[in-house]
Amino acid sequence: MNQPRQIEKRKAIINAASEMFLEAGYAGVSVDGIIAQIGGSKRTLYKYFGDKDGLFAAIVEQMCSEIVTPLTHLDLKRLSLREALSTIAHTFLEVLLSPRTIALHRLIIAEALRAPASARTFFNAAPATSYRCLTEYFIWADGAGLVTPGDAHARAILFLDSLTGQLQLRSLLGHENPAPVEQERLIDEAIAVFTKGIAPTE
Amino acid sequence: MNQPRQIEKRKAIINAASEMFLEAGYAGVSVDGIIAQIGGSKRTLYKYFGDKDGLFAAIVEQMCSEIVTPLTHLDLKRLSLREALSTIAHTFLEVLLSPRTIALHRLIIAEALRAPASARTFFNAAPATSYRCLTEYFIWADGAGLVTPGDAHARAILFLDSLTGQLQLRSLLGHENPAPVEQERLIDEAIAVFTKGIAPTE
DNA sequence: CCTAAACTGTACGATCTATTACCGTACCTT
DNA sequence: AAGGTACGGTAATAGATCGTACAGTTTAGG
Repeated sequence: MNQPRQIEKRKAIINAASEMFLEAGYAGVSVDGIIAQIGGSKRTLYKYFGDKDGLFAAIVEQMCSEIVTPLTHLDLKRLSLREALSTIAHTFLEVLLSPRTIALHRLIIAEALRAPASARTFFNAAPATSYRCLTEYFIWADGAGLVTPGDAHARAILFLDSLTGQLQLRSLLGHENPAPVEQERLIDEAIAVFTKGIAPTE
Repeated sequence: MNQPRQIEKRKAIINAASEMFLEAGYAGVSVDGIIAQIGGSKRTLYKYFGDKDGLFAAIVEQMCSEIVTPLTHLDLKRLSLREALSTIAHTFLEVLLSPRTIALHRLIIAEALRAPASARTFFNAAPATSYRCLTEYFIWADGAGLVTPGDAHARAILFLDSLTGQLQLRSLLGHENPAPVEQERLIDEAIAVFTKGIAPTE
């Protein structure tokens, strides 16, 4: 078998098509356009992916598998609660507001009704993993006595969403990102409210 | 002039097209389809709206002007902080998770890059108004000594987003809404964290 | 009742799209 | 080196879409 050749071609198609879909949306990209970009024949594209929807699904799966990794390698247990929340806030905001993540987000939302399987893949890969990661930290912090007992999962959702909600929406709508100083003010206020709000009762 | 006739027709087009766009997205609706739905001639549609993009812009403007009203009629100043936050939480969640709002949200996000003017209209009408409304309350609560001084606007963003973020995303992705009891748990935890987090220092 | 404007219905042209077909060429295995 | 397989390039099929044109009909007002 000549797998390497096939794999290379497959990757080339996925890479090029990913960028195009992220930029122009599902309906804004034509199969002819993809082929014009990377050369080759439409026949092989259809051989690998069946049809345009199959290509879309493959691309979503590929991008979702790439997006998770940087979030699971945080070493938070040596930090104070304040420092840990600050680290989490900065790390997540950087990933979630990156142009690529925003574009993927927008693409998935746009096609959610037409491609529900991809929407589910995305949700399980990206936000659910983030919540889980932070939930684990809150559970640990609870055990370590850093916070007052409470619903760790709910707290993870609240903290993450409070930071990302508005900034993410603005990016999804194509607005300019706000000045970093404004982001910092939001992060500071969030950490202030949360550290006080879940502080252990003495 | 026979304005009533023109106005009626215009409204009929906007109403029918709104539903169709919300359901199927911009690319999923054809002008022929709209006309097939309501009868009449494409000619008049093009006379009123210029082209498909013009129709889209008119629809967004119309829906945005409708969506704001229910949020500005809350009388919060007689309530305790906890009760006020609970009222806000329930009111906003109901509006923001309604199928119509979600569909509009999804539509705007999907077309944000192609129709930035509509995206801006939407942002100013819906989320910005919500934030402003809640910001005013926090400013008042600060003046009334119910909370410790702080950035009212940031707090408004944090509180609202912490509640809506995950639930809204799940709806945008077409998932079933979670059980009401789960929503309540999230609201309860949010109110617990916030009331404690912004309580006045004694 | 009559005129002028607005509306309807259908048909049309041009363009774009997904998908399949054909055939010659490059490549890998044996 | 031979033969089968995957690839490239072009073209054809079939259908949908936007926007316009034209001829007939309804409506509003004097």
